[in-house]
Amino acid sequence: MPGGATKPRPVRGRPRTVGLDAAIVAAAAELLGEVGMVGLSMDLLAQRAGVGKATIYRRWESKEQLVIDVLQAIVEPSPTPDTGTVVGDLTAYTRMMVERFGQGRMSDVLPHLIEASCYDDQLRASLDDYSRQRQTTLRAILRRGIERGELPKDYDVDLVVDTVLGAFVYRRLMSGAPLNEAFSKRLIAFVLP
Amino acid sequence: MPGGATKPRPVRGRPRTVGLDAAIVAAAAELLGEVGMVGLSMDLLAQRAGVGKATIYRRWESKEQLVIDVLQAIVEPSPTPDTGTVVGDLTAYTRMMVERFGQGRMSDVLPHLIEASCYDDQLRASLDDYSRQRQTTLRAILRRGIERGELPKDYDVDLVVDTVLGAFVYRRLMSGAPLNEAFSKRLIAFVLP
Amino acid sequence: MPGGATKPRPVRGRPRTVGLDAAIVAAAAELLGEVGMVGLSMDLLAQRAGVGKATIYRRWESKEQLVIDVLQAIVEPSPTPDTGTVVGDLTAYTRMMVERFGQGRMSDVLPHLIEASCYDDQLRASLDDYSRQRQTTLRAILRRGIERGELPKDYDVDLVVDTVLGAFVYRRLMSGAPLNEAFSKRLIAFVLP
Amino acid sequence: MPGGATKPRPVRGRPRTVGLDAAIVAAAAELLGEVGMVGLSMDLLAQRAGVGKATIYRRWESKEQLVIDVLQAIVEPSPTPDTGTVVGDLTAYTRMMVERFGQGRMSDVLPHLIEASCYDDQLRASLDDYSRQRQTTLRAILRRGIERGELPKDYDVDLVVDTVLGAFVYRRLMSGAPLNEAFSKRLIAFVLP
DNA sequence: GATTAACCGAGACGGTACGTCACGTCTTTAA
DNA sequence: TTAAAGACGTGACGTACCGTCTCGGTTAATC
Repeated sequence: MPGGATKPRPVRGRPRTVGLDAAIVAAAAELLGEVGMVGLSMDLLAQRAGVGKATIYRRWESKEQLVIDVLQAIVEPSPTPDTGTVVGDLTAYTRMMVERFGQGRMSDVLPHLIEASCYDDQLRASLDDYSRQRQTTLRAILRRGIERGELPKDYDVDLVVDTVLGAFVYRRLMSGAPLNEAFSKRLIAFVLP
Repeated sequence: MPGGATKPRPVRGRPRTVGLDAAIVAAAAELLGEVGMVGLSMDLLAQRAGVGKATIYRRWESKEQLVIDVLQAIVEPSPTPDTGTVVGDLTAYTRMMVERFGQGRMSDVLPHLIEASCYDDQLRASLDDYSRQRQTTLRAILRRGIERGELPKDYDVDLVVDTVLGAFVYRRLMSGAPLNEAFSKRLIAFVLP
Repeated sequence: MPGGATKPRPVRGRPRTVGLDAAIVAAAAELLGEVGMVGLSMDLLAQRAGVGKATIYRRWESKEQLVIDVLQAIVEPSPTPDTGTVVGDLTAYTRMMVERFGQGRMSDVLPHLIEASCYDDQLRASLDDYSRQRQTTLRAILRRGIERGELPKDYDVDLVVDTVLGAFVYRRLMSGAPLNEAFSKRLIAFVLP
Repeated sequence: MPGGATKPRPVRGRPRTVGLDAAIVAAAAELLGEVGMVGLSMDLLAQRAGVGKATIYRRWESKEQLVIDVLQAIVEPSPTPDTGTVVGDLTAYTRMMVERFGQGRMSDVLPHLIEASCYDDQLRASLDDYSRQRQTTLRAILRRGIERGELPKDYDVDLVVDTVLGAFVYRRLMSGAPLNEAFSKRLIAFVLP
């Protein structure tokens, strides 16, 4: 299933080969795992996908738009933890975040997209979209806490999402401070009333 | 005044022309304002500074290291606000942050450094340094609050710094959510006990 | 009227639209005048002729085969001059050659066909055909001279054709020497006994 | 020794590596022999010569200018035959021409240059130069004939050069007529008084 | 009248080559 | 040894054509 960034196709002429989007995205995902965002050149990608470069440029505005689709395709929808309490859920959630976000092959993807989105308004929008999508799990946990009465009715979910994810991002990308369980614990204690 | 990233110089032979570091940094600052981080190529910079490329590489490991020095040189040390209360100080501080960070010419510099620091350990360290330096104002405000008794003695300054700056960074770089006074107000209310 | 290069068509199914050959050749002629042999891409030609690319390839082996048909269609059969003497006829003939061959829009067509015919045997044959066709006027002049007794019975018409046309071609394509009336006069004097 | 097409170099900065022109030309000659003018891509040439593409573009305006230098470098100055008589010399000369020009690896080079020179004035001039250089042997034979008294003092050397070489070129490139000893014999007989 | 097969415009497709640009290093002359 | 200048190898970029293919739809001759 092609991402939202794919351009609309005209009605006339040969239709775009179905599944090619997916094949290209898959090849890109493979390469991202092997060589990272650096090293993911359009030539290499085209070759790996068994596709002409023009075919890629026909479907995506830029490499970055494509990579956003890769992210969408790759990230299995992390299951919302359900431990019965907000604290438990947040603990499980942050543990997962630390694992995923802390290191790994693709850790250079997001930084690259952030930088690229400075020069590309469409990409900016796509990245915003993606970011908001990735908030859903955390939002769900907090909203359930409100429903259960663990959190006050006027609990500022938006703000907590910004601060929790923000703290992670800030430490990971800027201050270089470690992301670990101890930090998560302090953070959880801090944002809960 | 050249930054700390400048390599040590040997003792023998012709001494390095004094002030060349500064001239190069100045030219880089100029170009950053004109063409942004994209468009700041080493060839262009060398030409603008009236300098050979080798001269730049002799003094900095990379373009990014140099740009960090540019940041150091450019950012006048924001004066710590002193309104008498933590709330007042934080309000003044966030207002300044919104102004500076929200938009502007150089808003693509930090994203670029973040991305580049994925592939360059030295740069990673430099950027961490820079980030921590930029925390000092906020830290001072909070510490003074503790001294004045406005904040509890065990107030987790580190964590608040991470969450406040993190929330700003996250909205600016990822979710694209607006940075404005309303948000600042909610954020301040949230992090104060 | 479509040239001899058009492929044979099968009997069954929808017959080829009559006049499409001519329309394509006309569009090609137009484009040759506007953008020359460079710039005459198949995509552009198809678009201009309001035709699918496949339709062109169905009728001609290559762009060059098509262009030969264009030449056939364009070049009105130069009337054989008849001044009463061989010298007069040759003078008229060479004057016409200088005008046509010397410069003009389409002066890049022949060189292109020559080069292309190095890699395409069919085109080679077509070009040979075309070249021999274009010899007829000169041959007629010389043969008439023999009939009238102005030229000896064993006059080597073939050779004179080769040398006269060869000299023109050589100067035009290789040495870059000028083609003018003075040269023609010397040439005529030289080849007549 | 680099060809006449090489651009002048500035005095300052690193001088161009000596012998690199020659190395590139040699690689090009090699490739021309292996893959012909088609197949001689700039990427391939750069790779074979162990050189960056930019280095080639720095020294030659186009692939064709370079190839002219290749021709200059390759064609060993054919020794002017000296049999004692003009007929003998011309016979030897035409035999050599038939051998060289008739077929062979590089037979697509000249046609390509001819076509390319339609769109490139500088190349046009270079090709003219080259063509005139290649006339010297034939001119020498004829001039010696005049000195020896075999040919009249007012013998039109220029014109004979044009017709002889022209006839060869015309048959080879346009009419496709065969180049052989019989034709040479007729041609020689024709141009001698 | 239904079927069939080639035609048609449009444009996607896998390739290949192009010429440019930036990188970081090297090599000259001069100070 | 530093400096300005600029050549060097490398490798990615995005574009342009090529000749083929695949759609939906059309048009005649055949069944």
